[in-house]
Amino acid sequence: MKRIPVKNLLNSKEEINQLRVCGWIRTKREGKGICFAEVNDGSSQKNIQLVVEENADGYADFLKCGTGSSVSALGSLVKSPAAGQAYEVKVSSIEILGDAPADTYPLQKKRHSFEFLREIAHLRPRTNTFGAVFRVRNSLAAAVHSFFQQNDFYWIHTPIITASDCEGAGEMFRVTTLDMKNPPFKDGRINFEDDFFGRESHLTVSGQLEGELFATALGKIYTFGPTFRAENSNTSRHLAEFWMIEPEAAFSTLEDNADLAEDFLKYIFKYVLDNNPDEMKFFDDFVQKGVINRLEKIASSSFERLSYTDAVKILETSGESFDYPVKWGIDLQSEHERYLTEKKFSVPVIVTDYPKEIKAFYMRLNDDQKTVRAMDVLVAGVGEIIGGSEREYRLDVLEKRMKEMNLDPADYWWYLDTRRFGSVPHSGFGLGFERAMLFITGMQNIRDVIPFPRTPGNALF
RNA sequence: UCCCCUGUAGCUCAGUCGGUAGAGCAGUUGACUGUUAAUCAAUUGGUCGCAAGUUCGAGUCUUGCCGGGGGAGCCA
Repeated sequence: MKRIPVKNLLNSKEEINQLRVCGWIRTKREGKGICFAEVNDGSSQKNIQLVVEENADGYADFLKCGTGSSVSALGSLVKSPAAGQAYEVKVSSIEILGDAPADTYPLQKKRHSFEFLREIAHLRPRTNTFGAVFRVRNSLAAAVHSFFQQNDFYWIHTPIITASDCEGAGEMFRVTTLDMKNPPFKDGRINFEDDFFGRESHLTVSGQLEGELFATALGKIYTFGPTFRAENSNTSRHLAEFWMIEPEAAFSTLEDNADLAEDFLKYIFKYVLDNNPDEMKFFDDFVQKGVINRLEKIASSSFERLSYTDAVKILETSGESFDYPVKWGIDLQSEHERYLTEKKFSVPVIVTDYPKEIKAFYMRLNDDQKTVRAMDVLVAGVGEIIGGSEREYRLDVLEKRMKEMNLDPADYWWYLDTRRFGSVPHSGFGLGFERAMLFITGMQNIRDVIPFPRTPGNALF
């Protein structure tokens, strides 16, 4: 008999005779001669209630099986006589596909701490919270592609392994096939000419430079893939392996870039609200009160935009006592960003035109010669969710900036070719996919919004 | 990497003044004809993270190591 997903059963507007339902038991309650079980098959946030009475085939085995066991049941969808659910499955026959012995199965029919669940990351998708997280993660990925495809951006698969050691966005993981116990030496140093790629190679820290190559040919592109940073960061907002979305558009100014970032964020927030109402309600009820309201409000209001210089003025005259005093030229600290987006404006804030000393070499220099066309999008709770800029497209200025920052333009010859041949103003940004997940779900730790978190000292699963 | 907190039953935690450990949940057994993280009764379960030290005596105090969490920096 055809299996009907739990989601379809819950959406049914009428009784269904003769069906099969399969899933994992989330919780079970026994009465005399009757047993109720909540079963989930992953298709939905909500469970379907199975009602198994003692005359059903397999009743005795069913009584003995534990939380987490997988079952296959035959029966009918009927109106429930009790409160709590409109319909339930009256079971005529039930088979235990795989028992989960109660004395050894780590998940119980109760709430566990996220810390504990992180230690059993291979089983945590079977919980309500992580089921919701990963269904939303899927939706969010679909939303990303949907937004860019609708806006005529091409998805470019930038490389995961890069042989250019000069991306400059952070510490890199080395990729090598050399024998680490006995590497080849030449002139007292390891000879990477003998390595797989004939030179030192690493995992990518950003697809931006490659993205610029394609944006200056295809016009509008985006990347969406894994990114790696070997930084020793131990925070609830950093991962060693994370997913990043990096749109890049030719003939685009910083203002266009900020518009794109704002439209993009609003679109993906709305997409998840529309497509995952049950999951969002779960987060609102059990993870962070008010997440739905916050997202709805942001999706329909304007982001605040101001320059770094104005932001510094606001912070200086705020009357707040910050641990790090504010003055023009410093990088904004978490406490400053939090004040701006949580206290002062209560909406996402786009800060632009930062001092050139605290930003990357490729950002376009303003006419004041002091600031660059950079932007950070700050949101409550997670802080910087997007970092981007208009790129420096004037070859001479770019080379001068690289030398100021002790970078050798010769190492970037292929990147600089975009400025040598048909250079155009262009801009783009990077969005941390997991940070968007944090903001949307209200989850507090970035390790809990990626299936298998990689952090310093942790890559078990 | 730095600062702070923390580690006690399968899970979540309590443990006062230093005197050899306790609750809820889960598990097990039993009761209950419709439960909603069911309820009621009984019951199993601990090398108190590891190592050393102080002490007649350490879950409790001290030191070191290891794990976890929060904050900071770096950033997305």
